[in-house]
Amino acid sequence: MGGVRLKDVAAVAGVSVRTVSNVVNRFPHVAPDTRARVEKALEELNYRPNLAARNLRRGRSGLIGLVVPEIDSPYFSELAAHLVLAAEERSWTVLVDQTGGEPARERAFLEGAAAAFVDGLVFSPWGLGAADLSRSAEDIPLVLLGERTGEGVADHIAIDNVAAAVQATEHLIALGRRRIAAIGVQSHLTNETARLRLDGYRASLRAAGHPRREPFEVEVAALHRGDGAAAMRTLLALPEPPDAVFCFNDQLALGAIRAARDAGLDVPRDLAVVGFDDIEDGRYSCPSLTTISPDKWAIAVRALECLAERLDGDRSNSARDILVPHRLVVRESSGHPSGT
Amino acid sequence: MGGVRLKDVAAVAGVSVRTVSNVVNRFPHVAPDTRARVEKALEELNYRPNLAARNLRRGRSGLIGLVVPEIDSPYFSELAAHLVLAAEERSWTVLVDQTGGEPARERAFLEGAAAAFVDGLVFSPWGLGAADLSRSAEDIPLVLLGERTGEGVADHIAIDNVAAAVQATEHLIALGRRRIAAIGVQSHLTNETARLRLDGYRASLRAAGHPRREPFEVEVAALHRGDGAAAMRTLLALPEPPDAVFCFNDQLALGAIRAARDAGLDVPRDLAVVGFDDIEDGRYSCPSLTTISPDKWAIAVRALECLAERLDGDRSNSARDILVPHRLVVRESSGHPSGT
DNA sequence: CGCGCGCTTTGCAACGTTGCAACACTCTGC
DNA sequence: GCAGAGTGTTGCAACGTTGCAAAGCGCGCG
Repeated sequence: MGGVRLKDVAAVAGVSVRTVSNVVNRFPHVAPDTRARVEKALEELNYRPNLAARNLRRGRSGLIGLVVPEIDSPYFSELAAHLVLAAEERSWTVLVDQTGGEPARERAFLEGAAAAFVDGLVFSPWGLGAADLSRSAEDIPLVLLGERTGEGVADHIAIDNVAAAVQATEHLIALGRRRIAAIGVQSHLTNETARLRLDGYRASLRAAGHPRREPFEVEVAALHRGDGAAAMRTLLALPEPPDAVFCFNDQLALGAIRAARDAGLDVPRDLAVVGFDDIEDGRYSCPSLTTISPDKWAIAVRALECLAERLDGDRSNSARDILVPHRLVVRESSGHPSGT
Repeated sequence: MGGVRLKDVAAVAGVSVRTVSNVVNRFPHVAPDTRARVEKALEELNYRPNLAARNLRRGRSGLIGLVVPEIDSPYFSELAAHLVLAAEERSWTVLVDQTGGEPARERAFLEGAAAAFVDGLVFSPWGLGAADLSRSAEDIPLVLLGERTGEGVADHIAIDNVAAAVQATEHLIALGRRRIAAIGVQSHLTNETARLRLDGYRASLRAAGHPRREPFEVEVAALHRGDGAAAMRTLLALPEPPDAVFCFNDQLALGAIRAARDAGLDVPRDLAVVGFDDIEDGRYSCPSLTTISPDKWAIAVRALECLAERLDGDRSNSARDILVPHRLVVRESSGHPSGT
């Protein structure tokens, strides 16, 4: 059934409802034989607590929300996997929603009914600005992921994007590449990820004395493989195409590599490629992908830590800004070509 | 806040609690000016219904659970994306759990607290057999995904795996390949996916008069790229290695391709590869991957249909067995090599 | 003019659980 | 033998919402 209530168990065990509740909740002061009798009845009737009632009473649901633009993007699905696992240790369950990065849907979720349901929210915004977020942050423990200058509206976890972009670009410079392009500019978004990575890219070129070439900074509509391929084709159509490209995520990079190879180029000989995110595909692609690897496990764990703190302690603490580590993972796409 | 109750809104609007509830629930018989006054108060106080209380009263949570072995496997994350989207149309929210395919954790979830929470469950079992499932199926609307001979314990959605495997193998045979291996056998699992695909593979070979070669049926521990690569290395170490391989999923295939190329082989010239699942990576990999493409959108939609029916109608209907379409998508990994 | 019908609003109770506080009982120490 | 501390168990109320049924109201029709 599923309609077994404490009352039913109590009747079978011959005790009060409250005692059954005590057993279920592991309240220490229960006589061993009473406990045994109740547990037998629980087992017999296959009792399961009604969480709606429990939540109503306790004011907690044990649910946390993960709100991401697209769950089928490898970066987000890997993050989700870590988060679900980490949540399990705190006996929390994860509820997933996708926004497609659309501000309207992001807002709908934050203010919507589902938000009232969860004890906390891990949110990776693309379209929403700090102003929108501040309203919701009052209602519910909120952790922001991704590269948004926090502004103190909520706890915020990210890697140092500028530093990572610098590392990626410097790696290409150190390899002797002179014409380094960037794929992944998204000037239309409020989302600052692309801007920060672009900043790092530009700073590195400037520091190395490379000229800045406008057409080398390629805008993309979205962050999928197809967009990376299209951007690459644009670059290859230039009179003087690049000999290296820094892509703002791995999917763009994989698409770019694909387009380069379709055009007859050898990666990395003719074109060195660096990505960002270290998704699993990049480890087995041909060539394997040099990339910036953010510590996703740390992101998940720290995010839950933040939520837990807000839930337990006072919420008035000023918002935290947490930086998690990242590292450059050098693989074939920027290394020495297998044939050279 | 978040602690705004109907009572508070009622006080501000100067009506009864029940009337506010009527407005919130779009009950038709509310006088226009009353409605306006209540709505103003709702807006002013930023009221949001307490879902725990609502669920307790209504007996529905609006939540459905998706239980998969690993959410970061592309196949499952793509499926999750579709499911979340499809669920939105029914104003359901999706709760995700990972089992790692371990029977204990699968059972824990089915019988655990979280299951009591959701209105229905979409479950992709690896380790659990029909016997285990039947107990839970009574409690809650349940849809099984994947290739399990249903046994009528619950609604079940899958593609015709044997037919698909036959199609994949016949494709390789038609290309003139003579030594066709299979990667992905998992004899230790209750899960029947691998067995069905193996059946199809064997049947095709037999029909074409090919001998069955034991060492060509390679067992894998898991279904990740690394396992595919390892399996491929085993095959390449044989005195007479295969000239084609049918992998039971795309990740295995991508790993296998990687290993083949590391060994100096050209795919598809020296080795034709067919995968299964049609994950996004395979469309942009080098070479792009020939694969069996199940209609994932149909799976998601039909799954929700089943749940909806069970929720509305009587649950005693005998379990349905739904077959969704699939098709063979031919790409480079089995086609004519770009250089040939 | 009065009756009845339909629209609008309301109070009460209940969903299943747990916090609180009180109770009954046993045991220890004087 | 009795106060006091501790152990084990209980009843009551409340969490915020909605179903039910009934009450209040105004209107049209006979």
